[in-house]
Amino acid sequence: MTKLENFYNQIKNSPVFFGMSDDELKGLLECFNARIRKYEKDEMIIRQGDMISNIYLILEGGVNIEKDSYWGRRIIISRLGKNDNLALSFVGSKDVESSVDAIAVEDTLVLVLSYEKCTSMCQNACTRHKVLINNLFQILSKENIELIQKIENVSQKTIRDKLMTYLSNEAMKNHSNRFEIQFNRQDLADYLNVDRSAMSFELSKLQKEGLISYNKNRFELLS
Amino acid sequence: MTKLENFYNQIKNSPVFFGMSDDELKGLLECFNARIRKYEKDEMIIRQGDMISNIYLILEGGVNIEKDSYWGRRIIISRLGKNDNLALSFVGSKDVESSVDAIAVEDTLVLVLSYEKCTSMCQNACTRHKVLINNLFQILSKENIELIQKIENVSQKTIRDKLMTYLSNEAMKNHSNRFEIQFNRQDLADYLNVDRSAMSFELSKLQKEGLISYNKNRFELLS
DNA sequence: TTATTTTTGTTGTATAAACAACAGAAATGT
DNA sequence: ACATTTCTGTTGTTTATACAACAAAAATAA
Repeated sequence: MTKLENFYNQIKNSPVFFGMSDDELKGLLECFNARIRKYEKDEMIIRQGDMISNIYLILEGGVNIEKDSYWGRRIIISRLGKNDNLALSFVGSKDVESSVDAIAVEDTLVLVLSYEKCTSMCQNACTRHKVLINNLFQILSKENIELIQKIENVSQKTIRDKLMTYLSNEAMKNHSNRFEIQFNRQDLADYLNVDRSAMSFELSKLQKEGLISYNKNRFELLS
Repeated sequence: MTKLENFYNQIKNSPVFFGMSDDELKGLLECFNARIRKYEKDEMIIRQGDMISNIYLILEGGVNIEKDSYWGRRIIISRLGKNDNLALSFVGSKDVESSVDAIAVEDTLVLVLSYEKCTSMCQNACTRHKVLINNLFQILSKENIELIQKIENVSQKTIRDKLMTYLSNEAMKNHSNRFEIQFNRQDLADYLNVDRSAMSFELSKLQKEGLISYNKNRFELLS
């Protein structure tokens, strides 16, 4: 069931609505005309050029943020999952259209809020809006830091260095040397901005040299 | 003179304080313990690992946001100038230390505000704080979008494509095919993540082929 | 189960970029 | 004005990666 009520607890505990009372949250969901949308695998949620006036919160599933480069090269900016927001920066920047695509990589449920509608109505006056904007500020901060980390990943010189930087960062995020990655090989290559086959080869080499071990999407860093 | 009063108009019109009344701004500057700091060329304003509890606003000069990669490679994340903010995302993310350096590339004046001090005092209650956080949200949005653009720049396959993508984006920002870039050649190479000499060679080639023309830091895109 | 499609790994070859070393130009200091 | 330092452009060589083509494995469908 994709009813709002079924996800109420998850929504209440998501970063966007963190710190709100039940009353505030309920009022806000109503005021923002909250509804749940379902996207199938490979469906486009946002496309390059769209004007974004909604806040999107992923309730279930996974989403790739991608960009098609001038000559058809696919760049994966990031992979988002449960409790992440989509395209928040394009909500914050008035009159800027999305420069990226958001694509469901599996069946995905998204909570959609009409941000503009509400803010124009309440003129930023209500207390719940104050809490919300505070949360949005913090969420964007985190996104920012993760984009910087992505830049670090892809800015390494060799495929080997990109892989090791990426895997180290993932290990850090998971507080463990054993972790699962979300990307398949092609997506990881598009994220690290390298050729898939060359990357596969380098992964094997790293394993043979005893630096890492992996099986499918489970990786382990061996110091 | 580096007195606050001398920069009052510039501060008032900066994105951070946009939309505030004189009274609000004056109160806020006091409450946030605003002061101006001067940094010499090549001086570090922020270093990797610092905890950031201040809002920094560049009044004059230029700043590189950099990161030293694992084996001493320099990565330039972005170049900031007048009216830009430093390290805002690390203010928004509690308990996260800076993952980047901020380095003055020329003599630079920075307005410094003790963000934490004030927010803990006023408990987000004052109206000026509400306006501020709204502005910060928008500023971070823009930063986010620019980071995505940087990712696009460095994610091109060849040096030539990186250069053309970068130059096109600069032309777009300047609303003109003739524009000046802020980077010198070494900095541009570190920004695009390529070897300087190879990049210089490619620039010459582009000029010989009639795609661009340049003289020092002035570029022109010839369609 | 078997057949089909998708994903992942392997290899050889062509190509682009890093690197090193240097020369000339421009900027800076004295 | 001169000396010195910094910046930019040029070239040859080495090295890493993209690309293509294919094989093996895994996942999915029939």
